[in-house]
Amino acid sequence: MRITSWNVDSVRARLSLIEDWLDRTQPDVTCWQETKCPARRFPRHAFTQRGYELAITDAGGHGGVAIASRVGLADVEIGIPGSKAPLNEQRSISATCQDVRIHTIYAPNGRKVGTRHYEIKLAWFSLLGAWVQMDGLSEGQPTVVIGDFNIAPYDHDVWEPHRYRKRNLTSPAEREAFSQLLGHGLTELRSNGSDVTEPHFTWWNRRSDFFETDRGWRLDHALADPATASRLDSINVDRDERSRDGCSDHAPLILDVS
DNA sequence: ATGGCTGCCGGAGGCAGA
Repeated sequence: MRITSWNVDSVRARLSLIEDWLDRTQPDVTCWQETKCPARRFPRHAFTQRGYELAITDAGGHGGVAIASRVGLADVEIGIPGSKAPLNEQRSISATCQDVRIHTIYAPNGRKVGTRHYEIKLAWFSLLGAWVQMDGLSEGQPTVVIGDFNIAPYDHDVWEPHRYRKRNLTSPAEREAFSQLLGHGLTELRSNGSDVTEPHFTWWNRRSDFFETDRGWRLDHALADPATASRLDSINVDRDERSRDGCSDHAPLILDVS
């Protein structure tokens, strides 16, 4: 089963790129972040005509996530059930595709350490961990958590770590939130044989020549329970897609599990 | 030290992203 995740920075602005990419990449389950699209304007046909079932959020012009699957899309949950403001934004979709419970997320950005937005981000991660655990993980349900985490978990996930130490996206509390998520029984999906020292940037600032000079960040991640992680054949960042004219500032993640 | 970008909404320019 091929599972992908891509922060597209507007599903409408990127639609023709997305359609080309879908036809070339042929994901079975594909997760989207920053769709930036109210439900009534979502280009559903691009997915349904290719045989995908679709679940989307209705988040107005900002944020937004979606899942499209051609291997089943059951028990869909939008956002974190039972959450209350300000943690009830539609930042996640959970769905069962084939035998895997897939949670796709678009984490709050946090903006700046110490702000209300930053505190909400930390609280949101805490709630997400509890939800994922309750939603089958603790009972051995095959589980994947994938998307834009807006956290660079390790120093090597930033192109020049010393410049950004203890800032938003790299702060100790955010890294602890990521670590606590793993503590619920999840492991990071990585290429065969690679360890955490291998950089896999997934985001490059649009300004200037940051992509061309590979001044990027690793903010998009895929986690799974150990049994599902052992089914991983490959995981890659599709950097070619980040090099196209009119592309998103994030590259897609592509992973294959047997 | 993200600044030099981009999209959204709405119909200009402020907000947001990471």
